Amino acid sequence: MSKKENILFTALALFASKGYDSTSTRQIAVEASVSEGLIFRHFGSKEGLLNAIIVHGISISQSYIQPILALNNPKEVIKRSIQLPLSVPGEDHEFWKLLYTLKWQRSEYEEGAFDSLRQKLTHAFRSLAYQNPELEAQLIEIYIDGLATEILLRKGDAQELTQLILNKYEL
Amino acid sequence: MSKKENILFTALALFASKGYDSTSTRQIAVEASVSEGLIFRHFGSKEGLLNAIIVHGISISQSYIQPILALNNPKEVIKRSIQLPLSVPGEDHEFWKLLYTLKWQRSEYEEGAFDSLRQKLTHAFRSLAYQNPELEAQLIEIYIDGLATEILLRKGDAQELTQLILNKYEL
DNA sequence: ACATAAAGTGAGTAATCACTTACAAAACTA
DNA sequence: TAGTTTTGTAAGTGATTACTCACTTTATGT
Repeated sequence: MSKKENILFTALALFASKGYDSTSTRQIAVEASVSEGLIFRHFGSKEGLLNAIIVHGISISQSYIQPILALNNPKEVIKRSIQLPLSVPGEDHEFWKLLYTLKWQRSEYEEGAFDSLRQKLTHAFRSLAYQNPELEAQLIEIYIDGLATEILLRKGDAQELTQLILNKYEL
Repeated sequence: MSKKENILFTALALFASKGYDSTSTRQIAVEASVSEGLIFRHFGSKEGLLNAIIVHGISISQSYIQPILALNNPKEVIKRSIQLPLSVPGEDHEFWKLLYTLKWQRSEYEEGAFDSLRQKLTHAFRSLAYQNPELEAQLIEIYIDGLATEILLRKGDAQELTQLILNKYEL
């Protein structure tokens, strides 16, 4: 792992656990065993470092959103969407915790990561003749956020909860 | 309004909009038109100020949770719980935004405000002979969080969404 | 009226903040 | 191998941070 990557992952871990604002560039440098100056050489600013983390994380996320977009069976789309939080690998949890944190304090990071998925879900519900496909898709997003919260924050077992939701859609 | 209250509400507004960490005690003092020292006279520390805000907010929250706890009809309990986010007055929105933000970056503030409501909901679902009352109650909490997010963050119209959820329970 | 306490101020404090700069080592290119 | 770019560091910078302290003003109780 290059020093640049090292900075990126150390910063991600710190931002996710203590928050962006209360993590100092000094601390990142110490923890990553690099000089503080190197952070600014590679990323320009603390904000630039955050951006790099987001960009990297979003691109990783596409790897488990893309397969759902490729599905044809609408019921399968809904099922896989609800199962999404459970299917996110543990190594990506830090990133998602950071993203959910930022969502509440930085409007600019209001996740557009799910935009395409919502459209796909709307289509799925429409083809299943649901009365209000847009709202139904929005509801699935609420399930995803709720399950993600359960997993990332309360570290609970979201398996039963996922199953309960799937049952409501007879999936 | 006393200067003490003035500090409390200005701090709430700033914490909610910019976040706790990136709001300085200096800024609070200026905005509230008091000396910075007064903040520490009254609240001891910045953290103490945050605690005072939380305590005050939680006590206000009881005013709209308590009526639900007093209900007898289980269906009514569920209905009113789902309608909870819509029924929170606009003046309390700042506090709830702050609380949701803290939830993601300060584990100590993992809201116990809803503990009694969850118990009540579990009872309600049990008396309605649902197979898994605990999980069903947890799901209602997810709806509440989702609707609150819609209202507090996206400032969307949660009315339709609330109705959709109510329909799912035939309420 | 007078003593005690509570409320309030303004100018400090050391520490920490994000960031810069001058310079050296390493890597790459010819 | 010589020249250039990239990667890296150590020691700073001024600004800002939460918090303190010596002091004055206002309120309160008898």
